[in-house]
Amino acid sequence: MNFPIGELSKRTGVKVPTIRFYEQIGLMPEPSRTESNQRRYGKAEADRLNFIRHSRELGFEVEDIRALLAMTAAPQASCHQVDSIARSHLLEIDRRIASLTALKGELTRMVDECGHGRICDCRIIEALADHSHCSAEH
Amino acid sequence: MNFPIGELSKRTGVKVPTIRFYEQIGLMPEPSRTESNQRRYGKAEADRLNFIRHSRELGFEVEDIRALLAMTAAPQASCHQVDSIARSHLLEIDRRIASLTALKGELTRMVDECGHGRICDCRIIEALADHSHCSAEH
DNA sequence: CTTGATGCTCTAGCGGCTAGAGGGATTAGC
DNA sequence: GCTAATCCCTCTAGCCGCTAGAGCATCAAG
Repeated sequence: MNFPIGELSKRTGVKVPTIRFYEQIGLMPEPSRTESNQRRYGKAEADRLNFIRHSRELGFEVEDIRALLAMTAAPQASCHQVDSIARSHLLEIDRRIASLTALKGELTRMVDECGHGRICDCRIIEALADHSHCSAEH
Repeated sequence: MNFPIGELSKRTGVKVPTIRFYEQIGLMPEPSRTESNQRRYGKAEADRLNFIRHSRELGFEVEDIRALLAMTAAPQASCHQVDSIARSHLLEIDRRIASLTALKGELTRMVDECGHGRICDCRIIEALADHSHCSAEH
């Protein structure tokens, strides 16, 4: 219940330098220190760091996480804003999927048309050189 | 046929500072200069820059583009390597789409379960705090 | 001849870490 | 009690692919 940073790292799967980085940017609070200046953590910090890690894994940006953490500090407030952050993140993910899917279409077409001959005849190179060959916008 | 950097920017849709950046990292060659030290470009440079822009739009990394450009300089060589770069990029895109789709599933589930009440009851916050609620790995 | 757009170089910043230098502290085994 | 391995500390710099800004020179149009 009063462990060093390496132990916090093991419990959460977040690397030690990353924990210090989170402290630096204010995502994690400054912990208490031993007499010899080493950081000591408890369960609260492990919970908070797990929350951060999980949010990052789900693709939330640090600023979103900062906002989400601030909201957990006001548990009686409405979760409307939480919902709004999550929904806009979901929209962003949809956009990214759509964009990547379009790219995948173009690339697949390019690779399929490659005759595996000489570079001067290569359809991939040709397609890269000329956007007007593309079927969709990007 | 001998135009300044702003004109090259307009023709290709690549911003002026980005063109200079590409020159700095060696993607674009050092162009000729006027007596007053201004860059002058021709059609060859515009073609090359279009190739770069289009490749970037399709998500190729700078190092990939460097390799692709080197290959176009040897037009008699086999396009095997071109194909290989494009295919591995395609695999990378597949991986990203799969990962984003998994995230989307988690997030959708979280948002759907949110009762729009108080933060202390919010399923989104709860789900972010505890990875074990997740249905899939990420 | 002036004005405003464009050009130049150089440096620093973004996000989200990661790596390394150069130390001090702790711990396990003998 | 000593030694060696492993931790911990701070600080700085680097990654990618740009983007922004300072502070100045040059150019084209009216």
